[in-house]
Amino acid sequence: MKKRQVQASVKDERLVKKRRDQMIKGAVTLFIQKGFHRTTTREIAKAAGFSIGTLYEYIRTKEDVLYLVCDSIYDQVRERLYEGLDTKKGTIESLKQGISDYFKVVDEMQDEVLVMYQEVKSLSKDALPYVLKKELEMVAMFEHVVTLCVENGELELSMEEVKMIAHNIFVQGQMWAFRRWTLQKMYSLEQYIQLQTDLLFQGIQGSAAAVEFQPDT
Amino acid sequence: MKKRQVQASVKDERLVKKRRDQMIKGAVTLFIQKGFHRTTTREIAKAAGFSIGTLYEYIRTKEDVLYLVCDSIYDQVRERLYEGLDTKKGTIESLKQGISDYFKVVDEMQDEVLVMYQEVKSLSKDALPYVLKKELEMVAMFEHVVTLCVENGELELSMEEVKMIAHNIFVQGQMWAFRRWTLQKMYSLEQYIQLQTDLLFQGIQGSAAAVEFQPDT
Amino acid sequence: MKKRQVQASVKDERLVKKRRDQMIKGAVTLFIQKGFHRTTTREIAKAAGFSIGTLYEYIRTKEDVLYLVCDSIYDQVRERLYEGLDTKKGTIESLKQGISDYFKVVDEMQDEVLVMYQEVKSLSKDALPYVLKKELEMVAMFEHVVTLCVENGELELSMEEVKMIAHNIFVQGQMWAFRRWTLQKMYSLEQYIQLQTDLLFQGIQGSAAAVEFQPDT
Amino acid sequence: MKKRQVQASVKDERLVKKRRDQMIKGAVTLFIQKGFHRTTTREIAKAAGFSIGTLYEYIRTKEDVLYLVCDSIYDQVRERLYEGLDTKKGTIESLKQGISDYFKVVDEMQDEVLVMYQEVKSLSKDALPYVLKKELEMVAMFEHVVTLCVENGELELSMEEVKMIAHNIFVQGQMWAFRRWTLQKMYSLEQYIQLQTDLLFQGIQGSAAAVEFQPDT
DNA sequence: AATGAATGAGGATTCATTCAT
DNA sequence: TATGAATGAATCCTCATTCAT
Repeated sequence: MKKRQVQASVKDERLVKKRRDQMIKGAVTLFIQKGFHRTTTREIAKAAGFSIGTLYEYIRTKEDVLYLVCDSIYDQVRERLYEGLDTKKGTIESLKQGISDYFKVVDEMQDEVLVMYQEVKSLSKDALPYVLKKELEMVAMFEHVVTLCVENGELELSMEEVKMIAHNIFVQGQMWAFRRWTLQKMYSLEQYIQLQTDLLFQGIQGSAAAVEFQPDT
Repeated sequence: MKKRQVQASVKDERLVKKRRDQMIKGAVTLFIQKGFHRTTTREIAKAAGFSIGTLYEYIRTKEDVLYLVCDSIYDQVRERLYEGLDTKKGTIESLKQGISDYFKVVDEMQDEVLVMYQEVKSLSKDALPYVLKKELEMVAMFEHVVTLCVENGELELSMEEVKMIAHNIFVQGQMWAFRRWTLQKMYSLEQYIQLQTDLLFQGIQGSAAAVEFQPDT
Repeated sequence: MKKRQVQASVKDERLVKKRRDQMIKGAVTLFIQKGFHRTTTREIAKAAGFSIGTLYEYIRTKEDVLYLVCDSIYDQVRERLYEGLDTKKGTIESLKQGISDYFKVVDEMQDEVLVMYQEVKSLSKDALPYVLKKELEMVAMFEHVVTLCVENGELELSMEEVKMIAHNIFVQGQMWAFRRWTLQKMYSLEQYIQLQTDLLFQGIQGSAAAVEFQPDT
Repeated sequence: MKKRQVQASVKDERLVKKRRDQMIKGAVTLFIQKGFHRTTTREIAKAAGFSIGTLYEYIRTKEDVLYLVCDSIYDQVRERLYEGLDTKKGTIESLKQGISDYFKVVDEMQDEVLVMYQEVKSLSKDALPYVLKKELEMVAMFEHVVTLCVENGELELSMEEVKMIAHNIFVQGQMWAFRRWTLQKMYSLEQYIQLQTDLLFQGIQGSAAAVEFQPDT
């Protein structure tokens, strides 16, 4: 599936890219503040630094802006995720590192993640698949890292389990953003990473309690 | 914190309750289909079976409807959660049962959960706390059950861990609804319950394989 | 073919009729002054004496107004035409009378005829047939009167000729309106009626010259 | 009255002529399809084969395009009319020939005639007279031919009658275009010419029936 | 209590025209 | 001369809310 094309009247590709970046930047700020529906196209144009007429030289409909914004945020998150994720090693340690990095990215991009998270549903049936595809790609990155660990014999997991784990990691990252109203009151980012990682690896029964039992070995 | 009062012009409390129930029922259906913003008050009135004028006898603003809807859904979920959750026993078994029941409730009320999930953010700063409060109450229910297990010596967990676990369980339930576009393609509800429960209790390293290997160490 | 229904949100049929009459009246005046395209919906609402919101309670789109206007004008012309046209007699005299009456109606409703004449083409492919149908009905009225004359032996004409004549009469009526910028400078209405009637009955060769040949009279 | 000047920024007269011809050609096609108001200047520029910027080097306003188009169409029709019309002979035969030729021109240029017919009214008060002048010139051509017949003693008509006849001929030509939705369903062009010519010359009473009666006189 | 007609602020989008390159 | 990006006034239409009946 290729990138969904948002039609622009302006031909100069470089300009289109530039203007759309302005646009996205302005729009994200607004969407964070008031959400997609409560943001007007005029506000977007203004925030982007050009007139309403110009805005419409680079998009067809307001929804295009939303698509562009979501698309862009996903790209950013994914890119940063990709940098951090060492997809070669296949060791427990590198997996832990990957999770930690991902959570940190989410933390830094909280606002963006939140927007994307809350507004994707406003995308038309037409645009949605393109965005969901990207989400799955990110999940697949975790899947890959975990799979490597399995292949290396560091973990023993079925394919179903691997997939489930990848989804869980992904959602727990987002969770840090969309439940920040409560989680970030209780935990620091480091604590959150530590706790989630421990729980993920040890499970409820394998945590502290299990440790205590281990002296016997 | 008491229930937020939505003002009605009509005095007869019984009637208010009745009309609001009609209203909520109609609105949920509409919100599921088109979301809050794309649903008009006229549509809500029609779906509820009365006129737009009458609608406004029972609410002050459109947002009131959203609040009422979210509130109602939370109440339903919570109530059903409460029925299932045996908050006395404090055994691993009853915790597993509780999780399973919760996931099943979410499965049955998928649409509602989704609406609530996606539209809460449209609530005003004014109404939001009341709804989030309810969410925390539900989390607290899991917290309580887990705590009992700890107190009974079935599990050994810190308070931070308990809280984290409760949030994880809660979110993993919702996840079944809001990620249904991918999860429900891969797993049946039973599988999902099984997998998540196993992972929760054993963690990645504690799953079947790891257990087998541990004797050797 | 039944009347094309223009949807109204308001149920009360009497009110719909009343408001639409106001609307049409205002719109005709505006269309006469500036044409359909240069008239805004707000102006129409204002001219009708109510708000833009109310306007849209009685129509779906701006084009509906145009349809309503054209429809109404046709109805008026047709009705007045029908009153005047003695469709029973079937004598040359009554035909002449009919033409004269028709031309007088056009003269009185010049502005309306002009509007209809110039704006029908702006109707959508959807609405156009309904309006053209009415035009044909009017032509058919003349056709009928002429046919009667033929049946009475007052005239001897083929069906093709009858149809052609009916169309000619109809267009010559309209012509008085749409070519008024020149015709009405040269002729009074009475002259116009006299000239057209004479030409119609006698033809070029049968006019003045023919008189000379009629020594018998 | 001289040709109304449409201002151009470009000086080179030859270029102006060339570009305007491109422009008119493109615009006519568009006006035929969607009418003047629904055609955008961008579309016109595109259809003409140059940019919007260039378009405005050769006109001042969108209305100028309409004027240019109407003017051009009139010129074409008039020119072709002029070729056909033998303005010297002054015989019934040459008049009939002229009418027939004119009707054929209209038939061939239907779309153009229609555009001109329907859109002239959109011209500003400023430009209108220039176009109407051309129309009168065409009418005058018929007037002239008929007058010659009168002078030659082939016809006996008053000046009023001559003018009326000229207008009738002119309108009956246009009629073939603007009432084509019905006329062209009923008649072939040849039939139409035949019928109209006969009616014009003989009148209702002078057709077949009258002929029969004439022996008696 | 119920109704639904009326309101008008507000929002998305278009398009003629300009002007710097 | 030619280009096409930028502009923003103008326009159609929607919809939450009110209020007289």
